[in-house]
Amino acid sequence: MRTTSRETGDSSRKRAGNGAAVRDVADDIGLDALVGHAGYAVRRFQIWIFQDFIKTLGAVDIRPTQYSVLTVIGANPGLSQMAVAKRLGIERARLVHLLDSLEQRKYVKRVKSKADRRSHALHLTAHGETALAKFKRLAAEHERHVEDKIGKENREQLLRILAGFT
Amino acid sequence: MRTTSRETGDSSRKRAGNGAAVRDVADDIGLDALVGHAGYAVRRFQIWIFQDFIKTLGAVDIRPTQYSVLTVIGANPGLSQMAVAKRLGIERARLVHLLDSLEQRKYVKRVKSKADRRSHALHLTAHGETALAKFKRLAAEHERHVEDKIGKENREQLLRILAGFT
DNA sequence: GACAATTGTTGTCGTCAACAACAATCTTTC
DNA sequence: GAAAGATTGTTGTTGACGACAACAATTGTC
Repeated sequence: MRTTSRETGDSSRKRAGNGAAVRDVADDIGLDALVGHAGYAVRRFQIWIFQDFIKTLGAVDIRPTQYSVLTVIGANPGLSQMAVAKRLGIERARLVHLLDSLEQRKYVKRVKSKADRRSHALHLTAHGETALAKFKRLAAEHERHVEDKIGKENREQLLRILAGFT
Repeated sequence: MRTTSRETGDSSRKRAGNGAAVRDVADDIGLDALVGHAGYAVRRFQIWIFQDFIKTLGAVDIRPTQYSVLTVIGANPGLSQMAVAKRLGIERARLVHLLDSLEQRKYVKRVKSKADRRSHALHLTAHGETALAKFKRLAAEHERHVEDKIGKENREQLLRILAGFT
C-alpha cells in the first residue's frame, strides 16, 4: 500500500495516465537533462556500492577507505605514508587519522625508517594479516552483490572502462 | 605478482633529477586485490568527474548537487521539497540548506502551497531559467570532457549500465 | 475530536576533500 | 660545509555531504 496520492505540484508534469498507475511520486518526475549526465549516474551508483560495502563488511567494522589502505600496505610492505597517500589519491593529512585508527586496532604498525628518519615504514601486524584475509573474503562477497545488481558482464565492462583511474 | 618489498622511501626515492624513467613513486606500487574492485574504480572516477564538473562550472559557482536540484525543479515546476529530495536521493534536511542558498541567489522561489499548507511548491525564477540554460551549456561541455577522457562509446556504455540508478 | 503521519526546519555527529601551517629531516646549491 | 629549499608526518580549519533525531505546523485517519 504505497499508492500515496499526493498533491503538490501535481496536475502539471507528465500525465502517467496511459494506463499504468502511479506507484510513487518520484517515479513520474522527469529528470530531463540529468539522465544524460555520467556524473549523476556514477554518483548514485557509488552511493549504492559504498553502502553495500559498508553493510557487508559491517561485522568487522571496515570501511572502503580503510580496506584500500590495508590492501595496499599488505601488497607493498614498507611503504611510506606519502607513497600510500599518493597511490590511493588521498591526502596525507587524512591518512594520518586513518593509520591512527588502524594502528590502534593493531592491524598496522608504523616503523621508523632508518634510511629517511622523517618517514615511517608501514607494515601489517600478524593480526593485521589474518584480519585482511578475512576482509578480502567479505569484499569478494560484496563484489558478488555488485554482479547481482548490474550483471556479470556489465561489471567487467565497467572495470575495463574505468581501469585507467585505478 | 608485484609484491616488491621496498624499503620505505630510501633509495626508492629514485633520483628524479636525471629526467629518465620513474615517472612517479606511485606508479610501481601494486594494488593487488584493489584493481578488481568496482567500488574503488568508481570512487576514483567519481572524484575525477566531480572535480571536472566543479572546475567547468566554476565560473558560475554551481556544484553538482545544486545543478541537479535546479534541473529537476526546472523540469518539474511546483514540486514539493519532499518530492525533490526523494527523487534525487538526498535528505530533506540537506535540501533545506541547498534551497536556502539557491533562493538567496534568486534562482529558485518557494511558494506556499494552497493544497497542502505544510509544503512549498518550488519554482525557478525568470533569472533562474536563463541561468539554468547557461549552466546546461557548461554541463554539456563538461560531458564532452568525460567523452575525451574515457571515449564516446565507453561513456554511452557507462550510462547504459548505470541507467537503473538514475 | 483524538491520534498518527507528513512536511519543512533546526541541530548534531561523523566522513571526506582541500588547504594551511609547523617541526623535523633530507636535498640542493653555492 | 653551511644556507636555502624541498619533503614527511602532523595538527588544525573549512566546507560539502550523508545519517539521525527532534520539533511545530499541518494533514490524514479512525
